[in-house]
Amino acid sequence: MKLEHRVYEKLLKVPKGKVTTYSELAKAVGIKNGQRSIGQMMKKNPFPVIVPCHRVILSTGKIGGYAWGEKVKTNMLSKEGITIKKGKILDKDRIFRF
DNA sequence: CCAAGGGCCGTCT
DNA sequence: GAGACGGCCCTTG
Repeated sequence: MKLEHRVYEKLLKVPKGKVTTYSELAKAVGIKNGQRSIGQMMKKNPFPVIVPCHRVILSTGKIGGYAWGEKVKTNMLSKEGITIKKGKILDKDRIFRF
């Protein structure tokens, strides 16, 4: 319970127009290889609206999955100024680090 | 308490 | 650059 809340908080600190990776997020909350856990939390997250889950991408630069559909995620991101091509983000500098 | 899943990652062919 | 494996951590049933 604590962890997941921590994750959401971190996520909320990600500014619009930027994204973060599951790995970085995991590290930020203290778990080194808990990327999968993050995904699981996001999917089951109780606050899908107030939490910008769509700003989380794979460390490889791919968009990754999304509970409501990956296209929706992609759409939102591009709307926030992120350039996406073939399901991948082009500017990795847009990745926000804690 | 045990078992299984998941929006993943790094490494090797 | 693309596909295949194995592994790690949390949450939920």
